Amino acid sequence: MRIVRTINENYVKSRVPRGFNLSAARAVQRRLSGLVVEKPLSERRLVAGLDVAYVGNTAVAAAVIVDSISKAVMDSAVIYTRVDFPYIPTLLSFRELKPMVMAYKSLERAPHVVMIDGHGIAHPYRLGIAAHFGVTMGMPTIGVAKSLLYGECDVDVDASPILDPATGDQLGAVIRCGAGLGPTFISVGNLISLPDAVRLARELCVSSVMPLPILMAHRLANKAKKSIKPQSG
DNA sequence: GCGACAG
DNA sequence: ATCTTGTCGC
Repeated sequence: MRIVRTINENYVKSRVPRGFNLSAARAVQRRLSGLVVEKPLSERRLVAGLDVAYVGNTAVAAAVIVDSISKAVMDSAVIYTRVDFPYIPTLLSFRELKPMVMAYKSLERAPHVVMIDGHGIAHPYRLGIAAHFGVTMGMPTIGVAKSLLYGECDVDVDASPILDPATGDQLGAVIRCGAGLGPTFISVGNLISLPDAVRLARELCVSSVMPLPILMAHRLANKAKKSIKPQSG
């Protein structure tokens, strides 16, 4: 099935907190997206995955490093931090970037590339959270999402390109990791090429729509969440 | 005209 | 994302 998704800026405007300067935020997104670099990835052995879970206004961010060859977990970290900004489509970075950076910095080892739960440049301003993180940290990053925020593609077709409805530019690609599994949306975050991003994502999608590093970060964040929320376990 | 919208 | 029971399927 072909889907086309665009963003209603008025909806975004209606959800933004009072006092938040939306046009300034858009200007920042446009400026930082200009710093995204697409190039082949050289080192790719150690791959980190980042994900965030919530308990009320407390974010539980997890980072896990997986060896892409042996699939062994090499390092992991979890942090807790208060978040103030709400979830608003196209402004996810303003809510989750800091927690992700904190978890990433808590790692003892340095990965070669980072996979993030969210889009890279497949974003109306070409700065999804994976691209934002990549430019901010100067790291190669890949955006991996379970649903489409912005763009046009064929969700049933493996390798279907995600195109910008406005310009026709390719923003990413759909991959299908197995029968019975939904689509996974891949896009460049920073310092990687789309073919390299797609190749690495495919290699690490083991019986799940999410690649191993992100899947493990997701599980770690939810496990850690239980330790501060004992009433539901 | 109203509504949809990464996590 | 999170709120939530039992239930169908591999």
